[in-house]
Amino acid sequence: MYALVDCNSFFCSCERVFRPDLKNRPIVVLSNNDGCVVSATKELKDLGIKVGDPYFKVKKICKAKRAAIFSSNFSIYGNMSDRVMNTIKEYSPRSQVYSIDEVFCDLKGVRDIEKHVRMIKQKVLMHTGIPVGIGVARTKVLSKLANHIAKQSSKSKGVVCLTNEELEDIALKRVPISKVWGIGKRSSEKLEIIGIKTAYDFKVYDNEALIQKMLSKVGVQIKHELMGIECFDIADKESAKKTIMCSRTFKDSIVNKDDLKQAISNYINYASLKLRRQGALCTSLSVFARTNAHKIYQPKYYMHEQIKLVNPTNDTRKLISQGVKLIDRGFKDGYEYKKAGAVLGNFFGQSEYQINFLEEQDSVEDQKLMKTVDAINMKIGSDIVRSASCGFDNKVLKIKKNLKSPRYLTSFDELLRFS
DNA sequence: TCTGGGGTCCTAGGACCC
DNA sequence: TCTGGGGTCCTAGGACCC
Repeated sequence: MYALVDCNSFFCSCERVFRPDLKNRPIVVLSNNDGCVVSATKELKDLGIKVGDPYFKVKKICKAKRAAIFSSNFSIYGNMSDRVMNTIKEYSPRSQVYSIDEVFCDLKGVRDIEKHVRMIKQKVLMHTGIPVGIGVARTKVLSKLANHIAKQSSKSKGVVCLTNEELEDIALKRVPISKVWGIGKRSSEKLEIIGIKTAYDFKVYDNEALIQKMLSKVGVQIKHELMGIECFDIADKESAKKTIMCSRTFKDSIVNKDDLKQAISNYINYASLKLRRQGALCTSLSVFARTNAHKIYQPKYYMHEQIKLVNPTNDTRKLISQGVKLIDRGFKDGYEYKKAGAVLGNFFGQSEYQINFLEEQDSVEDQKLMKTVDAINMKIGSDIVRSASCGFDNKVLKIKKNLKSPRYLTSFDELLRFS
């Protein structure tokens, strides 16, 4: 049996911990530049507010309900998340942190499961002030589904345990196919065409070959999990990130090249820092920048450059098999950074662009990590971070001309002339 | 007027090799 | 000039997640 423990409106709950006076007030937390809703309390969700909604569209409802509005503060949420996860790990050693506010627990050996998970819920609330919901079932997909029901049903008091197949089927019939973990918009549209409307319909559908064709291997695995056949195990070691990205949308459009350069340099620094913290190497680095994708009738610009730093799968696998120890020279002496500079040079139309890597702003610990990079053997396969991306999203430039149809620009300079 | 910032995995198709 | 069959690796793009 697995439990999925999930924090209720996590970011909002965190804000509430520090502002007990907001106990009975609705809360929304907004994304960078206060653009989108990233967390909302239940009473607001019940009024139709969804995570991801642009704030300007839901502002009226929020005001009408006297909601408290917060800009997001991810360092606080990260901290609170650690505290929640540590509390849970005390009572459930084999667990997998799935996201900032969710964790799967293996309940093998637990006798009275419902009592045990209610105790966990209680302890987390006591130690951290964060309310959680818990779903229990035979597989991870089923426990997600149980958790989904726990959120909706007030009768459950935050805990739903599907301890036998009869209970499972009752639950599966209540849940629309689009709410099943791993079945998104596209897949549920396809499944509805062949008559699958609920999770139960999917479970008992007998043409697996068709599912494989429509949704690939993953679709079949999800179906099996609904049938109670385990396909997704708990990976209890916390695996290294395979991609690392730092991207931002600017509050005001950037029209100055130097500002853009400065921003890129900062993002590369931040992404590099995350890479070193995890003690990993990367095989490629990419940079992208684009105009506001929401303005469909204005000229568009999208630039993307990528460089490869090393090719572990080709070159090094052979050498490793011969017992050679490899060190990523590029990462050590900054050589690859120069190559990254050349990429940016292409973007800016210069022969070379020097990136200033502000190593001194890193902590002593980070600097040490940098140095021990020599000691890190080249790893292969999933232990390698495939890319560190540093990028921007929308609103890179302000474009004043109104065009009737989109026009694609080919260079940054051309775009500047437009603005 | 105003629309986030991260991640994972799978597949098809092309390039290349013998 | 004509032509097969097997394989690997890489990339782009799609779909999904929180």
